[in-house]
Amino acid sequence: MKNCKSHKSCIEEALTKAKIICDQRGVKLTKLRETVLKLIWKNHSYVKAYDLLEELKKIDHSAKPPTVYRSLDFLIENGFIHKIQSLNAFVGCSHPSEHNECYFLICKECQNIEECHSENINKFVQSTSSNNNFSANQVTLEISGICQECIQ
Amino acid sequence: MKNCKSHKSCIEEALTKAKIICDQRGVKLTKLRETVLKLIWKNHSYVKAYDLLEELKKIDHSAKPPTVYRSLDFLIENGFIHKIQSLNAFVGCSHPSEHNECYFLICKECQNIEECHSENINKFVQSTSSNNNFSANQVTLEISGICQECIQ
DNA sequence: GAAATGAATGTTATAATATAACATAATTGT
DNA sequence: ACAATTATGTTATATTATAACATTCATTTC
Repeated sequence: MKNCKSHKSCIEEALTKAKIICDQRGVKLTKLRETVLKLIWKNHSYVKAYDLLEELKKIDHSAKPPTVYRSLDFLIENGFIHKIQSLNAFVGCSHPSEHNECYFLICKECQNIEECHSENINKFVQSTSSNNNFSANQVTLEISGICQECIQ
Repeated sequence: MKNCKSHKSCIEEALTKAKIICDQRGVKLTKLRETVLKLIWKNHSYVKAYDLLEELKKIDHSAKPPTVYRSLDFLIENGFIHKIQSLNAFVGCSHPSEHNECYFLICKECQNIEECHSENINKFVQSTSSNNNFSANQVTLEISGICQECIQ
């Protein structure tokens, strides 16, 4: 949770960015989708879909799996959240609208996830692709370990 | 499926290596585990656990989910297969006993998976780890796209 | 502003993936 | 042979995710 003294501003920033991007794209950040996005941004750790569902039920008693998964789909499609494949979990995206490849540092201790970017990884994918005559179009890079806070 | 004119030899090689490694480690490649490993090596594409279960049932009528998952666990622990996180699927490891990080080129068309190695990726993980004071211990890198065979 | 259209959500059911827990059998060490 | 350990059998259930159809809501068109 580097550079996050006031997490409230992380949430606000994420919501504001999402609204702007939705407007630009002519898609709708409905009340439900906004609520789900807020719940995911509750902190910097990842969230499991069914935990999210439990949270959502506290707000909207009628929430069911498709309620959550549809919102997750929308938020992923629009780049507001990411799915962490190695955990079947979800995390807020700290850079929506920038479409570079990103990768994740996942702390097994505190569950926090740091989203990272690097030209090197893009270059690496490009070079391995051309070496193998492979046409890449989706990269999953997840690094699991212990973060600086937890490493004491 | 680069460099695989006779896939039979891929299977034989995988089984031979697995046996040697098991002997060295004092663990057992039982009949069941060997069967599962063979089924996974049926080709170079990934296999889903329940598809594997169906195949296994043809041989051993009493096979059930734990039958498969236990064998998968053993084979993963010993590095004979890998789990592909972005697909919830499994694939034979073409280099057991060498414990370098590896990554995967996954063809969405033919489902074949090319297991790759590169010092660059290790270096990348090391440098991003030290930049972030992160202690990495597991890397998932899966690149999805279209392979040379399918790209026509 | 009523009707038509399409998008979003509600609802029920079920598919797909994975593990817990306990019983039995096989293997190994003493 | 006996005890201990490891592997497998078996039943049940947890977890993750989607299909299919009904209803509601928002937007456009007339």
